[in-house]
Amino acid sequence: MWHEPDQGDAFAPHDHALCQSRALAEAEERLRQQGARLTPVRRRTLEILLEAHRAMGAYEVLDRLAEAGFGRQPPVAYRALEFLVEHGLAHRLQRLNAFAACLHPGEDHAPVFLICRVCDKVAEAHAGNVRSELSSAAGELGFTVERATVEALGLCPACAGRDAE
Amino acid sequence: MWHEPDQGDAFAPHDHALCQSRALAEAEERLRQQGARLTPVRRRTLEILLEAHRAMGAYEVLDRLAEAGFGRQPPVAYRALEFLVEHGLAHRLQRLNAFAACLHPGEDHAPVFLICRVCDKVAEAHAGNVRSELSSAAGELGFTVERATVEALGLCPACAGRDAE
DNA sequence: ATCGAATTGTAATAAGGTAACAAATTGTGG
DNA sequence: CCACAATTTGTTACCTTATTACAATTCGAT
Ligand SMILES: [Zn+2]
Ligand SMILES: [Zn+2]
Ligand SMILES: [Zn+2]
Ligand SMILES: [Zn+2]
Repeated sequence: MWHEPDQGDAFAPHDHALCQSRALAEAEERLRQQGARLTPVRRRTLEILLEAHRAMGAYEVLDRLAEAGFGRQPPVAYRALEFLVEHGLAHRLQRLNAFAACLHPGEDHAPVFLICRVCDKVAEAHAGNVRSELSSAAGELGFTVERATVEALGLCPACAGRDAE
Repeated sequence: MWHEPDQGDAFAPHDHALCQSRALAEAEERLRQQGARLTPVRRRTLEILLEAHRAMGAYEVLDRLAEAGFGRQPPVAYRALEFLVEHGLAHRLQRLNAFAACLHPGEDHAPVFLICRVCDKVAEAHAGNVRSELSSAAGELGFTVERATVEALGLCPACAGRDAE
């Protein structure tokens, strides 16, 4: 029982070079439509997140940006990351105080994150049913959900396999 | 269409003095069974969370502990809060870097939190269906969920009513 | 009373995040 | 091209959140 590796699935073996360049191209296209600029820092920041294919702390990103010749002060990283998040190109993971590139930008989304506790990779799962159950549970208390954070910690298939051996 | 106010529902009008004392009594009982000690700092920490009936940052708790004569250093609060979380008497809210007293200790639970963005109150909703949808969405990627954070930001019924006026 | 374990106090520091302002860059109308 | 406004980037300074390490105390059981 194997599945077609989809674009949100960081765990499935895949051509990661292609995965990165596609995400970058999608980002460019998306920003062009919105009239926003993918400046050098922002571009490099997105590349850093995409290369890692996992969640990274702002200071870790900052170190990499500094290596690439950009400023070494926190706002440099936070601003670029905030820009990416606002434009749907990255997500913030509350549980880790960290950021990860969005794996399927463009789609309207409020994703559910799956974080492997062994390899730190992050995937985005289909959220529709989870969200609707959440709204309905909230509705029973008269609560209106505006935004929700859904983050699961666990084992990805690769690391689960390694464990079992 | 009104509902029976249940124990996890911080939004429903209720006798809060009773709500607190019941939670405290349940906490004592629970810890006695586990052979853990509800020492003065720990007890006061739980009381502080229960009084507020909302999420509080560790440093806010620390200030209150200091007022009550306990140490003014971060570990004092973090240790007490960690103890309460470990024993199922409080929860950590990732989204806010904050803590809240558990509203129904004893029940085996992995709650879903509803956080009102206006009044900051926190309720716990029934999570069963949300969790199972989450596990099933994760399962499609071969991912095993061990622990999950589900936190919704939005409007509680009282604040929604005030808004509409 | 005495010993070991658990708990609390304290100092020092790491990690995460933001406000404020200056310098540089970019795009636009004249 | 030039002036000029808007945006973006750099830097300083500071704030909040969290942990490590170790000393002092308290608790429970011999
Ligand atoms: Zn990839
Ligand atoms: Zn893994
Ligand atoms: Zn609870
Ligand atoms: Zn409210």
